[in-house]
Amino acid sequence: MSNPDNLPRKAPVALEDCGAARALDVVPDRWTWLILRHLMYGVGRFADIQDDIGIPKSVLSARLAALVDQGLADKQPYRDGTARTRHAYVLTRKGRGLVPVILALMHWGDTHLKDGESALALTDRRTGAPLRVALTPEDAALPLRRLRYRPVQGRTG
Amino acid sequence: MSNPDNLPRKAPVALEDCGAARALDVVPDRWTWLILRHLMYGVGRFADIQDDIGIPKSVLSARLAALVDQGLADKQPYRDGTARTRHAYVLTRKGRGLVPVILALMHWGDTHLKDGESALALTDRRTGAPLRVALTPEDAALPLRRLRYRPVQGRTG
DNA sequence: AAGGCTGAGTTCATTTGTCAAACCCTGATA
DNA sequence: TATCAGGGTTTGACAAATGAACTCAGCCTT
Repeated sequence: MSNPDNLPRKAPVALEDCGAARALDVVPDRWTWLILRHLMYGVGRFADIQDDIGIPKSVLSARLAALVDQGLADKQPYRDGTARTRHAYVLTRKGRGLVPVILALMHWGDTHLKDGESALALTDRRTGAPLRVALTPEDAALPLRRLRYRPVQGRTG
Repeated sequence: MSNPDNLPRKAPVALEDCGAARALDVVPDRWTWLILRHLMYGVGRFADIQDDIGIPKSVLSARLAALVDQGLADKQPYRDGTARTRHAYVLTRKGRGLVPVILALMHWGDTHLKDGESALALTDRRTGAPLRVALTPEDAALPLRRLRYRPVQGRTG
């Protein structure tokens, strides 16, 4: 984005004015991102998240509380069959807004840390066309509700 | 992405196969993201980064070494005017690949943590059209070299 | 040649956060 | 009434972050 000579000495946007910098106060660490990834898939039960990502219970508890606190997730009661009432964490609208960030990160990881193939296919729910999160003209941006994802079979690593 | 009943109990993609999860091993924390943000703007000198984001020198040193180690940044010598040879950290291609992630995060922060106005305007270098990082059909995705950014005046918070 | 300045670190003591295991609480069921 | 399981909280050992002090090398001045 710049050659080594004639280097800018400071960022064009100060940290206080930068949405990315502010977002990092809300989602500062690896665990929080991994939790959000699970919530994105609708996996919202405490034990399910804990088992899958291997986070200590105390940390998961703190992170979930922070997410609820900041309005990214809600703690909702639900009933599974005949059992008693349980609770699940569900993304709010604000939390769902981070889905493109996670998908952009996934695309980068698939491209640069794997073989370039994603384990998740993204398509347009309406047209079936393949989708990505990428730089695009504003008027070509699609709303999240158009997104359908499907795991790709047989790809491992 | 799912209603509370009939919850999925696990993510459709295992962590080992997920590009996002792998990416988080490379960029696990707030400091690393803030450093990448500066490198994105071409701010690559140790002291400039340190002063601007308020990171302890020991941590900055370790993070920059990790970024170089993982091939996201290079340490390049350069000369500024009559002074002696210095070094600056510059994103590699792999590192530049994270720019859309940072821009997506910025968009989310601008929308949900500020007043919805960005402090940075993104336009198409060729057509001048406003750009965003968003969900889009694959064939509407633009390469990064089409991106031009310009700080927006007078907006503070 | 001696001394000083500066950018870019390293070292170190202290505080803070993470981890895993053990414990607790609540509501449904036997 | 006792028991059981999910969903936590508490605990104490351990690792990482912090900020101040220190180091080091190269250029600049004298």
